[in-house]
Amino acid sequence: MSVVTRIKEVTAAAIHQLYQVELAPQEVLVNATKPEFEGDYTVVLFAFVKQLKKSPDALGQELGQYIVTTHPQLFTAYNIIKGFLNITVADSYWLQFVNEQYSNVSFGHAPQNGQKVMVEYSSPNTNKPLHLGHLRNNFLGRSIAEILKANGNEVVKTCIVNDRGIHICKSMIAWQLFGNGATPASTHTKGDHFVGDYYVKFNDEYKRQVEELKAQGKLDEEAEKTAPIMLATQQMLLDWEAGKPEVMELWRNMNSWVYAGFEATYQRIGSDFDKTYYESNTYLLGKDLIETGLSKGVFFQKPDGSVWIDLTADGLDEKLVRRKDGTSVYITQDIGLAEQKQKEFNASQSIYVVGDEQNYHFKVLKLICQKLGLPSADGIYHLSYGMVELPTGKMKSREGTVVDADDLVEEMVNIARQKTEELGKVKDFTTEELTELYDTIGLGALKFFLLRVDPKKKMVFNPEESIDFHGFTGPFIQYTHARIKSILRKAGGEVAVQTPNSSLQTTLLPLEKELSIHLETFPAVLADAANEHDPSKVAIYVFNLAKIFNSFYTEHSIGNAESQEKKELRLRLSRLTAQVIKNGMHVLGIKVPERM
RNA sequence: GGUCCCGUAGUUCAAUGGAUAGAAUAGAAGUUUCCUAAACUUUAGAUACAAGUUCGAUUCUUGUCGGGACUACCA
Repeated sequence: MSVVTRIKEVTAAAIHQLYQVELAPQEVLVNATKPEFEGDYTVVLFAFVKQLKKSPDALGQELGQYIVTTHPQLFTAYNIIKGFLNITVADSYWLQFVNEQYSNVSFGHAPQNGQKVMVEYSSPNTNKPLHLGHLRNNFLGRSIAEILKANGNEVVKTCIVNDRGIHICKSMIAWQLFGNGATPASTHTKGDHFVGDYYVKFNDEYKRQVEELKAQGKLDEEAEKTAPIMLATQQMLLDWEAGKPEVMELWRNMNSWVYAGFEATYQRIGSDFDKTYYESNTYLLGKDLIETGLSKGVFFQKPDGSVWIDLTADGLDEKLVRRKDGTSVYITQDIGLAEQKQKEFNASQSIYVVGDEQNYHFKVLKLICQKLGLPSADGIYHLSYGMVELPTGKMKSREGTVVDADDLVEEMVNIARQKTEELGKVKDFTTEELTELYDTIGLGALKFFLLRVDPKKKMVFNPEESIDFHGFTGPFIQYTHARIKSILRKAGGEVAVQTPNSSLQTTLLPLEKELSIHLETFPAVLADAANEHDPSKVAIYVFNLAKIFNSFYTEHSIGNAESQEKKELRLRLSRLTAQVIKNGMHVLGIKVPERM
């Protein structure tokens, strides 16, 4: 149990004992004490002042007295400043903590809790290569899955591939028109880029045809609807739905190219899935639920035959769930897929990592599922993340400002190589080791950059100023890890444990203590990140840890400490710091090198 | 028009209603006979505006200004 939890409990108990007022420990506000004051943790008293009819000072005195006298081994001193009760935690507590955990490789991880959670992320379209926005999605999804695992959940990672529909047919038509039988292999192009290029070709040709028709005197709308290439595409969609063999074959072919391309990218960035769904298999799901909903009175039918749900009582609008021609709309298959996932995996929570432009869609989805009484309904959680924008605004394919995922990864790895070569610290590495190191650093920089920001908020990426390797970055943290590992190697590998753990008794110097305090909060940070679905909490935490360690390292000699006892303490602190950095970075999907 | 989100140092990001709003980077000034200087130390710099609630507001409420998303019988 963390010391913060202890303080909350003891405070609640004290208030109960002293004033006969029941208070949940969670209601006690405990902060880290500001550096300029004496103490380690601070209880904010204002919240209780009114209820207990005491002055903050008097209340603080009585609580402080009670806390210190009832737990003399844990809390050694207190002081009150302006309604804040500052408490000093005994050095022995931190020493014991370090001794207990320094060799625990899974420090921070919670035991299995029996809960199963699904995380759906990535969810690409097969007509476009992945871009910067997809990277944020993939890193977030992957990281949330790892954070949930670390908190004891069983996690099923899923991906839904948008592999059918009019947009796919556009690429197919363009390939028929302009491809001349070309393939990714014949053109030495990565499959997803290859197909994406034909999607672009379609749009160019479509635009050209529309202009041509307009020049012939047709109105805008008519020109857009009657452009031959568009008519051909619509026909192809009908053929696809009818299962016309040559269309299906072309579709399978082009999709297989895209999948090969995606797979290469996923391998590179470390995305993987336990189960992949394809819309070509799921787009008819949910139709039966419309009938169910109608008979339950959840849905209603309009005179033209279309089916709707009235969500005005929930502050939303009426929403169509089935067209008048009897075909389903997008949300119908989402409802059906939610039901199918439930049957297949029976998870208690289902997290959808999807951009915030679909906030409304997921609000509606959850409401409909709830009204239908689907068992999966309450577990639906939309992990909504903001767009990645450029300094000039949104990425626009029309203006060629889309930042391609593959290009960006390569660029980051190249920068990593360049900087590493400049520093010249790893000249004895083999070629394989160097390649691995450049990947580790380049991808580490990129992932950290995208994960260090609160997912809910949109963020800005400036391609001009490439991602930094100094300061609040992945490489800074990786460097700190490598540095610690170097110290530990020089100190003789494993930390000597000649003396029994309990005999490590010394007074902690300020930075030793600060490091210990910070390390001790790691499990709480992981739990918080899971509850909030927010990897940035871990990123910020690990960065601060690395920063504290670097100050500690500069201030104190580790291998040549002033006493054997100090040496052992610092080696253990170092080892635990390296482990926490490694575990923290791991849940962000970032590797840490032994040397760099 | 309606619904929702966002405005914090030059820039990119923090801050469960709590102490003097933290970092990073860019700027200025330093640190390497000694464990990795991708580091460390010092310095300067911000809550869009106006009311309100509160002992206390970046945080909650309202309004103004500015930016964005959604609002398809598209997927």
